[in-house]
Amino acid sequence: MTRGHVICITGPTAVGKSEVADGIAARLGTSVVSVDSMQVYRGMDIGTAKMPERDRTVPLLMTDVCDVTEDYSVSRFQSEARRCADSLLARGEIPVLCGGTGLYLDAVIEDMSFTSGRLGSETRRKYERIAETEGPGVLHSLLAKRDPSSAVLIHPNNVRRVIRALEMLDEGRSYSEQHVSGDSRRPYYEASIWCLTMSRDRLCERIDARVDAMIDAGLIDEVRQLCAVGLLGSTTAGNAIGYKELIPYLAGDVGLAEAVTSIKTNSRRYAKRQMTWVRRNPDVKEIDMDTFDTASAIERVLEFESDRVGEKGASHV
RNA sequence: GGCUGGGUAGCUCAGUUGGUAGAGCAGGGGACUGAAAAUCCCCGUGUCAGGGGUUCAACUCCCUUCCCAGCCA
Repeated sequence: MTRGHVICITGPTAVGKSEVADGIAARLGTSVVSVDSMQVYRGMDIGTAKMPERDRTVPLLMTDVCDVTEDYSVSRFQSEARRCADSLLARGEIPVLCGGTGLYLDAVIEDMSFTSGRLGSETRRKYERIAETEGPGVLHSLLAKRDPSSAVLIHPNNVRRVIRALEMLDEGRSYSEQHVSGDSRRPYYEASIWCLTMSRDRLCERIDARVDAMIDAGLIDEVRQLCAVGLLGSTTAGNAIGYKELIPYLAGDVGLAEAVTSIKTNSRRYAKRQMTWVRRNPDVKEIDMDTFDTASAIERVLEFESDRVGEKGASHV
């Protein structure tokens, strides 16, 4: 029993998701829900390739919902994005989810539940200190003692995840119980997942060109302004590609050419990880953007969806 | 033209007294339920610039050709 049908557009950065999603939503008379861990931050526009308002033909939800000084989370995204999707569904519209943050998409469309997070940052800092002073191995063996089945799933060097597993344990949950691999996915919405793909070479060219375009469009100023209102490299927002490289540039620690090069490199690697994430889901339908353009990709999706959704307000629940 | 260094993985470079080579970066693959644009794991054969010589054996020694820096004319 799911709560309705949603269309998802995902794929690596710079493949052209936003235009396709906007086009589909326009034809269906609905809105786009951004599924992006960095577009949620207010003021992070150029660097996150947030579709500018003047280019949108439909509303883009789940952007600008958080300040850069605050740390967002998957769990918060899950509830807020579902609220957006549900209100569209309640109006008889088909939500079009669009974005490249794999975990965020899964959190919305699959039946996942997160712990309360009530412990706060003090517990986390306590574990971080153990890792720093006594080493990652000590922290991992602490987990192994308390929750062996989770410990075997996590590499000792992956401090961040070891800490998370310990936090979950403190809230009475085991990482290993939540850890559902591959095929045992349980849907929350009935989702058609479309992944836009492209040859690696062409994608890299597009990434490079887009980074240059971002710089031309004023990314440096954008970062400077955000720093003025409290953006720090240590925050989640400050770890976004395009920002984490420019913050040290603005501080005078690295040259511009070097910063720009590493934005490109980090973007390429990010694209690679995004593709790895998508590959493990056997339910995704691919659209090869080497052979499809934006318009034909939109048609392809609409054609496929036509038997379950009608265009322009003729949609049913 | 002469002298001195260099030419080794896509890039920057290691390479011990001769036993056919290994690091970083880049790149590739993968994992991943409250930081996910994060975090973590795995993956290194390449005419050792070309040719010749010495040697059982040459990236290593000798000769030679080409190329690149720097210095002197």
